[in-house]
Amino acid sequence: MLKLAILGFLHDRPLHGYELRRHLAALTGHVRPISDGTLYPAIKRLEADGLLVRATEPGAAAAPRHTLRLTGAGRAALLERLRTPEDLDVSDENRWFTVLAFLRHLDGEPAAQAAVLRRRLAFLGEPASFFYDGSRPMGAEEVADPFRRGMLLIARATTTAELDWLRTTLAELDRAA
Amino acid sequence: MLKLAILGFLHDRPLHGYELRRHLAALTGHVRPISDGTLYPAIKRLEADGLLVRATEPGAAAAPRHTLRLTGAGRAALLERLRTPEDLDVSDENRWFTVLAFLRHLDGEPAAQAAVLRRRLAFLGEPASFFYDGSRPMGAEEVADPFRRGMLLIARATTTAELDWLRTTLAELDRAA
DNA sequence: AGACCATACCTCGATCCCGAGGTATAACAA
DNA sequence: TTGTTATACCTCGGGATCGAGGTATGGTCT
Repeated sequence: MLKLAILGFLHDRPLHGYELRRHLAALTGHVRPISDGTLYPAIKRLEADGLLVRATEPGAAAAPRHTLRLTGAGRAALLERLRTPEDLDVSDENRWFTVLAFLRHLDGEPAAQAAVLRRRLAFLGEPASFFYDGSRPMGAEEVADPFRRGMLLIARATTTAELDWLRTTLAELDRAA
Repeated sequence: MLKLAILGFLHDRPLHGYELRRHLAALTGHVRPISDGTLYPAIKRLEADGLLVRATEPGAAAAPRHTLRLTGAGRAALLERLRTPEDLDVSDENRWFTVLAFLRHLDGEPAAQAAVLRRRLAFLGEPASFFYDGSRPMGAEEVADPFRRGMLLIARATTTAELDWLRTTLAELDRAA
């Protein structure tokens, strides 16, 4: 996830680590902050894999900066990841939102973007609940516990809104393709 | 998270590992499946910490079962965790839903349940977005990218539904307290 | 009788992540 | 002058997680 987000931000323009940190904090930090001890090793991994390069520059305000720039391989890895996200990227909302945040990078490929949205559509279309009566998913009305009923009500509202958005956006993408 | 879910399920009644696995699959498996390699070490950790005990029984259908039962310390740890969840448990939707799934275990303490819901209420009340203009959070209408706009629309629908549910449920809990 | 599947549990290496701590510089306030 | 804040980067140990693999048993189907 972090990998996807880093590549996604760097696709727009080169950044140094500290800027990247602030971008990540805005995107996911409200829900799940990312620590230094996570970010910097992740950058090193991406560098070791040849997906980005560093250029040291004198720091504007303090210590020297390491400006990070995507390589061709990095750009290719990002686009490939966006075209064929893992199942977990589609089902887990946190991960899915990260995919959405950067899906515009597939800008010349409306069909590829639509294919990704259709995977989410298929996932949301599966009958599912958090609670089951045997193998039958239970609806909010059947659950007496107010907290569990809340889970189901909130999930239903989210799914309704997302399906609505998915359908209108897919229609636009299909027109473009 | 896994720890909370295991303790929460065992609070209802003793289970063996395989049953636990199926309960967990129903609760979170649709979004994020849990592998054997995660579950069994987690059980061992809880056992080592004295939060649960195992009793080996001849297997009903196959290999011998290890029935898992909460200890007093395990029950206390569960309730304490529910009373004072970490910030991440409140902000991250996956974790928050796990808390909600077991919050009924604080059944004699409507004030404690209400206090937990109020923490979520405070979190949702903070002005936040995924995208910022300087330090000002941007609304869906200001974002041109359809995918990012979708994120904001979906998040808004979720927040609206959840605030609605939180307020009615808090009113009920306050009446009970 | 043999194949196959569901039940039931476990281990191991690789990877990832977090938190705590450390090292600097420069600006600004007390 | 001293303290604090913001910038900017890094390491290390501990812990959690995953995936792949392994070991059984018992029932069902052919």
